[in-house]
Amino acid sequence: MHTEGCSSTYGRGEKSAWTREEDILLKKCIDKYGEGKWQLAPSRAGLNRCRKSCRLRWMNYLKPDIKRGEFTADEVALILRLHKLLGNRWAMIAGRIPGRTANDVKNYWNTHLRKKVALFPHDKNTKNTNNDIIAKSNVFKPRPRTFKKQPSLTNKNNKDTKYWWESLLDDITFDDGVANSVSSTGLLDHGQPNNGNIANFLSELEADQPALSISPRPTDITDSATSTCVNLVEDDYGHQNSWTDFIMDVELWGLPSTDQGNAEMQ
DNA sequence: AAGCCCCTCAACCGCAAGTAC
DNA sequence: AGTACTTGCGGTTGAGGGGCT
Repeated sequence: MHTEGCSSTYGRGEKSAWTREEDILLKKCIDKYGEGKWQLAPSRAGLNRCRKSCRLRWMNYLKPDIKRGEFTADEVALILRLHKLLGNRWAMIAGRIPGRTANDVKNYWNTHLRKKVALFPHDKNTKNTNNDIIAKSNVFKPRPRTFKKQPSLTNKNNKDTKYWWESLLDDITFDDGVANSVSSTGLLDHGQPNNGNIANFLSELEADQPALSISPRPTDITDSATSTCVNLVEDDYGHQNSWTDFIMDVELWGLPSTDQGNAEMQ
């Protein structure tokens, strides 16, 4: 297997902090060419850094929407709950906390929350094994998978590949015949429900987890922008989410039709 | 003032998964 | 189908700063 560190391409042989000049060069490069194509970033920016270092610097520090400063109480509460659900899936956790990076969340967990949780070993939701805090609850771990969109007939270069994490947030309309299943944990396993089977899927989910009662059904919601019935559901804040997001929220917060989620946030 | 320890967080490493050829 | 390469992630490291003795 090909492995790839980047120390050999650093040209310094050791960890070195980014300078202000390097930051400016990288930012100009991203502004001009956009994100992605990280293998070209060092040469484009004129930096003596490897592509991984460039990407990391951008993602964790230079990106404009990154939020700096102390984590708020709400963010901390969310991290705790998400970690209980997802385990050490920092990218997924950070993805649900606007402005925070996976590195930020990971560092915050390791420096603040891990010890905090360890102080309460009798918490029914955690246990201490080999000095590590392991999530006791079922962990939602969607695995990477891909499927092809309708290939473009006019643009040969259009790869048109869609990734599983993109679909997670889409207003999805699935083709009929896509296999559905609910894993033993009651969480998504292989495949996704298609439009006609969402009701069945949710019924299975509820049957598997008697505490759940999902209402409204995703297909009950009409997209205000297009006036079409799509697989969107509204959360407590009036935001429209994909049904997959909705399921995750149910797993996290309980039912939107109850006060459970809000009560626990306070 | 010097030395030590601890904490924080930016940066690096190694790997898994996806993609290109 | 196999291999090389790219991307992104989680784990780990280490520089730097602050507090304490």
